[in-house]
Amino acid sequence: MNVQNPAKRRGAAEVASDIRKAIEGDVYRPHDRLPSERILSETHGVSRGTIRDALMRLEREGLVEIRAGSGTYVTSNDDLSGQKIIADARPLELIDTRFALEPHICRLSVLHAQEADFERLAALIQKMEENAHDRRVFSEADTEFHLELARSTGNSLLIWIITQINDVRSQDQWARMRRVTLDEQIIRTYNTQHRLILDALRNRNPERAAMLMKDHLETARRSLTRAAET
Amino acid sequence: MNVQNPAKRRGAAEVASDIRKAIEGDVYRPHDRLPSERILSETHGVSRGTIRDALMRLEREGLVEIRAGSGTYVTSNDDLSGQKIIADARPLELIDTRFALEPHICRLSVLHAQEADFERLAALIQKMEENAHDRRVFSEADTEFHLELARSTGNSLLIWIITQINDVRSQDQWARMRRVTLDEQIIRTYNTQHRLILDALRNRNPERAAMLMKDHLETARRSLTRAAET
DNA sequence: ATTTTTTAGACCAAAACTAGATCAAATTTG
DNA sequence: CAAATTTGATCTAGTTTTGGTCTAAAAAAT
Repeated sequence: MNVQNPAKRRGAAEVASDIRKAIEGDVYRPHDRLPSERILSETHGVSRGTIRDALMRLEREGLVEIRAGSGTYVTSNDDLSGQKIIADARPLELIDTRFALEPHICRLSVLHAQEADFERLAALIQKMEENAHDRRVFSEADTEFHLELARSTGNSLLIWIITQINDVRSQDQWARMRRVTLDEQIIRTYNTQHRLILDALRNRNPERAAMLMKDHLETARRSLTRAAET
Repeated sequence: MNVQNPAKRRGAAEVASDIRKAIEGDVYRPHDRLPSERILSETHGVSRGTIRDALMRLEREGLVEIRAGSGTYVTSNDDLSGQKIIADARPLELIDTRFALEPHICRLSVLHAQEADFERLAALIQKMEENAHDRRVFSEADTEFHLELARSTGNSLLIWIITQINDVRSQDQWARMRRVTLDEQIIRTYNTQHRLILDALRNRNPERAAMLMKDHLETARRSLTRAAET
């Protein structure tokens, strides 16, 4: 497992990364004592100060506990970290929010996007068209498309918001909804709309792009409410 | 990873995209340190300036943290990084984002708000008018006004987003901004606009409310850019 | 034609790293 | 119990690495 790896890379961050992997890989288990700093500095080919730096990083992460005079111990992971649930929005709330954001994102994209951004968007559209039969792959690319669109504005706040929204989108309720609403007909419609939006962006026509995005979202809303009624 | 790619120009956006994929693909993991800028510029066949540009984009997205003299680290989201990501959004980015959200919030408010919501908004407007001379109190009430407006839509996702944005506005950097941009003249303008918006909402006129909100934000943007020039 | 982006350098200050020594706390040994 | 040993904690001084900044010219993009 632990082969010689001399002269590969050094530095506290790298050592910390190595030890972290060893802990995650059960080489060192909870309550175990790690080798002493002096030993570690030899095996990792790095000075003791660097080892101490690495261990202190791991301690700040809560992976390890350093006890003076005794040693460094792997923390018992009795406490599993609770993930933060930011928002459990209902599907229609999500659509309303996207109705606010995405048309305006189109306008900003026209102002800030560069050719490379358009190429990335075009590649994603192509992926969606080639996978019109595979709901999962299509949906993934669709999510990525809307995120990439946000990225093309260069506005980090908007990018962050869309990222958060995508987290909501990928939750259970949505997975179910996707199964109900997505058929090959709808996917073809979406593909056409995506392409029209990209064309409008490339032609630097902000209002047309925004309008097309509204159409796109309106389609999504309709297929959603229709599914909810059945 | 990627071999020589002659005759193909790469830009900062592409490099950022590559590194982003590497992070998402667990090539670089949370807490890891990326190779130094000088190394990255070699492996990506691109100058150091371009690498720096790419890394700064990723930092703005919150994927990465650059520490001078130390290195560039993949951010971990097991701590409270959600707050930190948007902590240093630039003023104009924030205005752009509000441009996307708030006019549409007005439309939704017309659909969902009830009389009690309007009364709360009216009370906040009155508070702002009575404190036109006190920037701090005015600003607090102003923030609360826009949040209450979001609340009146009943859309939990929108409320959450506006809450996050308000956290940004309460930071130090913004206190300075407020001092520069807010004079009693501007405050009076804001007050008039707030009242017009509320009137449009009460008359259930969504498009007029949205347009007035755009005017309001345009005023804010102008006073911001004007302050930046001086 | 003009603006923006990229390149290829050089230099700086801050941070990290090394290689040692000494101290203090915990553990083991006699 | 007391002494010896092991372990982490702290400090120092000198070297190397790293991001931050600046510039002028070349290349792309618009």
